[in-house]
Amino acid sequence: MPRREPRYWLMKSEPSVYSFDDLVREKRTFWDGVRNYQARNLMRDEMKVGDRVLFYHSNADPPGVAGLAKIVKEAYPDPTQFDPKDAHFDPKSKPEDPRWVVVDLAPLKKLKRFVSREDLRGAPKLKDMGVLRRGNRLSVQPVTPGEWRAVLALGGVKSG
DNA sequence: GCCAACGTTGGC
DNA sequence: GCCAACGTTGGC
Repeated sequence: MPRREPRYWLMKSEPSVYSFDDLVREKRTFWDGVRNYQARNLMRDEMKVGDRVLFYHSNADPPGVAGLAKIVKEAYPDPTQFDPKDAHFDPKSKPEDPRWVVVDLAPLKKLKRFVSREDLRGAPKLKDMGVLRRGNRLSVQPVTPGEWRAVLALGGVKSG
């Protein structure tokens, strides 16, 4: 059965919490802690194995795209929602009807150069990119193929 | 540290 | 169902 074409995403992480280098070191992680319905719906309904991800460092100095990742497992329940000791515990979520999901992520490729937010802003092809919009707090966002290619070019890699 | 933007909560 | 209050995100 033919897979659909890979889609492209941007996912935000605070590097002080979990950085792209952490992902490279661990080789794989589950993307926990998403507690926004719009982001949850994208992960649950739209993300498929093989999709590509811009790993974006938010609340960083400087903020920007630190690397490329890929989806290696589709959505399943976020275990942290059931753990009272976890910062992302959700007392309203029941195991028989989980509210939040994770996907698994693995590194795809390192960029030759970190692509800062300022770099993104300077690229005409990226003028409509979601992450650059003022006030945008969505931690999981779709990226167009053109945007993906433009970011890779800024990062000094030919394909990914 | 500031604060704009936005999502969520809860009183009514 | 409205909307004010509140909490969070995240750039600067």
